[in-house]
Amino acid sequence: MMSSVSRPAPRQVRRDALLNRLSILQAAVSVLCVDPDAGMDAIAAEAGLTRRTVYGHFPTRDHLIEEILATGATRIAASLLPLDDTDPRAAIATIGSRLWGEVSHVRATAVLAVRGPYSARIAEVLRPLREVLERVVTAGVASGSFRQDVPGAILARLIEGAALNVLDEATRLGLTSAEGHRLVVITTLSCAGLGWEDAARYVGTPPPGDAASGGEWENRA
Amino acid sequence: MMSSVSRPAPRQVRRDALLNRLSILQAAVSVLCVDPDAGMDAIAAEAGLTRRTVYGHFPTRDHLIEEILATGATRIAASLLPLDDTDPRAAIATIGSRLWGEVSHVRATAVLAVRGPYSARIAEVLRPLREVLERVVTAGVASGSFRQDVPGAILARLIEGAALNVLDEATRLGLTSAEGHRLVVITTLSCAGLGWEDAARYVGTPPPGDAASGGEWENRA
DNA sequence: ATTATCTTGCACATTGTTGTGCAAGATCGC
DNA sequence: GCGATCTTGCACAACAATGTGCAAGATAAT
Repeated sequence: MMSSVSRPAPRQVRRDALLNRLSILQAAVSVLCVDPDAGMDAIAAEAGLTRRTVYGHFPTRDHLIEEILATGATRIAASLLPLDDTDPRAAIATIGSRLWGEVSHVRATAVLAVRGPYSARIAEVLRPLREVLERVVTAGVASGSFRQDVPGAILARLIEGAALNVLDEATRLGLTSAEGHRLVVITTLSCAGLGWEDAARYVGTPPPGDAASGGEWENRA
Repeated sequence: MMSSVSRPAPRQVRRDALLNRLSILQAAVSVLCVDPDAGMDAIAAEAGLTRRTVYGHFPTRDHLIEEILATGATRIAASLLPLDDTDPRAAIATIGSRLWGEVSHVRATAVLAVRGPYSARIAEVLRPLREVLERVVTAGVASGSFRQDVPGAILARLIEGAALNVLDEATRLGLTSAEGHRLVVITTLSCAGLGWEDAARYVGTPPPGDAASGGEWENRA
């Protein structure tokens, strides 16, 4: 048939619409991180829009979440995957360090991971990452760098949990980039079995963009 | 007035009713640990009863959860509170060890703690515990036993998270008592900054009742 | 300026869950 | 066995959240 009636005037997508779409995604992330069961009302409000408008951009709540998950997993994977794992200890430090650069995405993905149907989906997408981690950790156990009292597979899960744990605490306290960076590296390596002073040696220079102040912990508690 | 009409025959509570009440609580724990949003349907089914019957024992879903929380917090507190904290390292080991003895209650409480309105309630009940932990950890930091790169208050939270993390993983894998015992002690102490070999020295004899086999990890993955 | 696109507000159907009322039946205590 | 207590099944109201339809208004593109 070819309905080639010469398209009247396809006209571009409006700029504010695209911007609102991003607002919604961003709002959804920050809201769902706090309460994974938050309704479309809350998300729309956070985005400064109407519930009806949100449904104009995403046909379903699940579609919205699916998109968050997809971009989150993509960014995390893209951030971690080129991994040079000569020294398992350095590798874990690198992973922790890079993870800290994606805190918001990591946290969103992690929080959603607890909920029912999403956990399976997330596990599926993040499996390659977990395999890399498990390989690195197992190598570390084999080479005697890490603790010997637990199989690599289990230790990998514990390290993963420790990292998420730190990320959670770090954002809760609003740590600076340098603080969070150091905390996640030392804690994951400690969990891997290193003494904290050994672990501290693997804290490289934190990524640029955040010139942390002098006193680190003085301003809190 | 004294309506002393000589109570006709108050007759005791029926035994099966009391038993069903316990069934419901137990079922609620195991169901809510998996899905904190599980409905009364699921709980009743797990208990082998009807939804209507559950409402005969608990006027409200929140009342049911409140009772789980209360007994959970009570048991945890009763298990941990008499704490002899001469050596912070030994104290953490003791806490981890005792915690492992209350896994099911700890996990139930922890999982519920993530959800909205309950988190505040739980934090309130468990605050004395957290204060003890924070005191012990701060002492450990001050005495140089623990890592020096983080204030005691934050380290306490990290250790708490590590413990819950291990408990989670341990029950997920169905570890034996001896395995879980050792795992939680070494992991928490590692998180506190000890090297794993130092931490392993604080694994006392596991509590009686479980004669673990010879090979510990061979039967899994 | 004109037009297509986007937003908004409201009304509405749908669904799932909570909690209640009541009558019939099962079960336990005595 | 008798009687009180407990359970069950069903029906029903209340409520909250999801998703849709439509018309009027705002806004960006050309």
